[in-house]
Amino acid sequence: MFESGNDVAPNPASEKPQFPEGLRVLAVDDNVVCLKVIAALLIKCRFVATVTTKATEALEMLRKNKESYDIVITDVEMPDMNGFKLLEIVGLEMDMPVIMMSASDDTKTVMKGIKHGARDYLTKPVRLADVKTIWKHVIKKNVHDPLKLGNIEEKKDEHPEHSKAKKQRGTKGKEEETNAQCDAATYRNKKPRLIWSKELHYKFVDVFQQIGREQGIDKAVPKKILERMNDPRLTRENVASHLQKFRNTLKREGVKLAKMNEDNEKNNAVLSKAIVHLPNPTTVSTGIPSFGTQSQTFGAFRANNRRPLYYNPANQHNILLQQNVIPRPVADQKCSNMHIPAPIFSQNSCSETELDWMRFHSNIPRTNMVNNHSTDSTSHFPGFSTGPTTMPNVSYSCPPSGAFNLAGVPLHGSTQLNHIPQPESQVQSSTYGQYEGTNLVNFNGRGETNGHFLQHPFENPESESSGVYNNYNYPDDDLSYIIRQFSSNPPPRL
DNA sequence: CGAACAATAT
DNA sequence: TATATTGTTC
Repeated sequence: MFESGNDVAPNPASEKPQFPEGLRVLAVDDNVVCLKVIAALLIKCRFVATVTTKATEALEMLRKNKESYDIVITDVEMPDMNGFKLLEIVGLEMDMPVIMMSASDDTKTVMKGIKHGARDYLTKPVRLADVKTIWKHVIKKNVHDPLKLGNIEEKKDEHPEHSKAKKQRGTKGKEEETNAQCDAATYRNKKPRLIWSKELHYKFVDVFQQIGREQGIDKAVPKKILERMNDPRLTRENVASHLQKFRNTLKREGVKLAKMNEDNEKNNAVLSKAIVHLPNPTTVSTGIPSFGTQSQTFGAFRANNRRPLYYNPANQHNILLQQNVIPRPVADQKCSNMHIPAPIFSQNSCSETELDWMRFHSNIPRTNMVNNHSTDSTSHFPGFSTGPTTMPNVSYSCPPSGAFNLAGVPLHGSTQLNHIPQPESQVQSSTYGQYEGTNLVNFNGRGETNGHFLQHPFENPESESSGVYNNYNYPDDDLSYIIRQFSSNPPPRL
């Protein structure tokens, strides 16, 4: 019948339901389908259902003639009014049994509802079994008032329309039941909401980048992505929704990247001034560039053996700790944040400068990295010493003209980043690539351009190293004043 | 019309 | 918040 199993199963021996009839219920929900189902369920219980889709209207009705209702069931997420406010007014101010309805039944929400005067809660979709129990709240309320208790049974006759509905059981009533049953069934059989596991997200990112490379970033649209992902779990809507969020994330990160690099310029300027006073030969530590605490975010890069090495002026300690761990896609692990992809670059449009920049982004095939670094702490990786955690990080990583941002879109206009020419006197090509005319750093300090690069120690997932590669050679204190500059410049957060 | 996209709902 | 749904535009 209405519900499967013991939900309905009316006792054939007794015509009467096992609860009082004629309970006058005001049901409030802006979702008409939901409301329809609820109304049908209420009628099924031989209650008198009054429904409205507006919380304000419900309140008006209650204020006008509160005595017309025994109980109120209301959604707590009504658009025209704070649902909890309605609970409060009805449950606390009016001292009326009010039951909250919500799609979520987490303890926090329920407790909030109870605090706001709810006697009980119904989780959507509401089922007959749930509705059958609501009369108890009226009994509880009137437990010291037997007169009112007795009234419940009588009330049904005061509502001829209800009796009418009852009489039509065989015809229209049946129809309504069927519809309601149908709706309820649809509601319950709804596909469970998709969770974008890491595995799924990586797949998405791969396809996104693939299409981006082949056809351009704006050709990566839901339908194409869906087709290429070829995953039965997904619908176009799923992909569209995820893509929307993904693009937003890229956009946000893009802005941050630009802002961050602006900061870098300032920092570089500060440092280049400061360095004038430092003794020679001096090697200045640069940090491992990253987006602050978001380095986890770059898991997707690893899949491509490309790792962005953006400069991060602070939080180096955290970054280093995290970068020792190469995140890998884990099957069906929930994807808690929006991982962003490696820069997308076309094969044929990369200028030398772009390539330089990308090199800086450690665009190194993993196969080239293995055994490519020494565990000897004297082995320098210019520009990538970890240094002590309090060391200032000096960036040379401002992308040159024509650089791409994270979405593979060239950096233009206000996001365009310029080289910061270093003072001539600071150019020391014999020292591991610090001032080689530009603010770009070569991995091997020899102006490497042939495509083979040294590996950053942390780049190697197999590395056993705890990763203290300290190539600065003067005490922290010497730069403490610079540190202060950087500490007022926290890394961007998502 | 269907798809993409943005906005909004849950 | 993450995902779903809706509304508008293309």
